Amino acid sequence: MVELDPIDAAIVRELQDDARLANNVLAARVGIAPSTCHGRVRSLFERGVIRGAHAEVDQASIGRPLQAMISVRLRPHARGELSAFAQAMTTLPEVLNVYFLAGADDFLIHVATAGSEELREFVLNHLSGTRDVAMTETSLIFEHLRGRPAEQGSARRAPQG
Amino acid sequence: MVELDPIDAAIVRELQDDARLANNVLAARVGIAPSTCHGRVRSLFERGVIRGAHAEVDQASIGRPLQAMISVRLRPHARGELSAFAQAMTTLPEVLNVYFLAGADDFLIHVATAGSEELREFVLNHLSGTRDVAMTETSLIFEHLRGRPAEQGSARRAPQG
DNA sequence: GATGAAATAAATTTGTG
DNA sequence: CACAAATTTATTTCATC
Repeated sequence: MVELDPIDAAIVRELQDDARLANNVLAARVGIAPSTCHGRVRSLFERGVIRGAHAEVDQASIGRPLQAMISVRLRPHARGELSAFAQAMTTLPEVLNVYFLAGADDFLIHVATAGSEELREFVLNHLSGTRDVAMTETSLIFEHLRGRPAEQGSARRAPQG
Repeated sequence: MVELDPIDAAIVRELQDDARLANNVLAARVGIAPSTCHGRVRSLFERGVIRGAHAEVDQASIGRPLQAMISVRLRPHARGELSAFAQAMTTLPEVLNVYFLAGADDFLIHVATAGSEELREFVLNHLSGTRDVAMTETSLIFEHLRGRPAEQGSARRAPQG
């Protein structure tokens, strides 16, 4: 755990919103010099506060309009390989997120597929049809909203060039 | 839906992995000139294929080590406001993701909190304790893995400066 | 569309308070 | 730590293929 001063917090918030924000614009927005800002951003990455930056892709526009959340429970014998199983899941192109759970189900798999047939095949080929999986439950996702980083009173948006 | 040629697909894949990749490095990685690459990236944003870029923040390091997934079902009278309800959720600082579901539950809320007491308070104050919510079910998250964009045979990594 | 070269702009390093 | 100035590097435009 790291102590973040208000400026670091503001930087994190801005980069959560737009990871491609130019350093000089970011600096102006949080009220420090570009060189100072650059050092702080680097430090945030080095300290592991910011783990990476990822483009948010519209899945429908790349041919995967159907999203689903699949609850998975493994058979008792496979519990030891739970981590390896989930890791393998992340390499499948349909998989967007894997959440390891405490509780009745072992994990949730968030997927995007081309259609219902492809979803069915995904579940069958990688989950319910395999010997490690005891049970699955699939829920279609209508919409996915990101939590927006909390607005703080001070910082104000600059118009985009 | 948009047709992506293999180069666009490679660009999307690279930016999904690292949205802050410099344009000249990205260009080299996908095998085209920087000026061409720049135009393609802009086009991907303009066509809505890439919706944005977001820093991935280590929640534990900013004081929220406990993550949970909360299933929520609204009371029948509140179903009409489902969208507004979920939208309001996204503005709470604990909320990372909201998934609208088809099925028994109305949505899943992915949250990060400072501890179990704060999680309990979140559920009570914003969900189970409000008149719109019929039922909640909270599962702790042990770990969250991102799906990695599929490796394609062709493109090869350049070493980082 | 894709490109290389030129012009512009930004990132990054360095030295100083 | 923060900064401004200097340097290196990248972005962006544009004429050409």
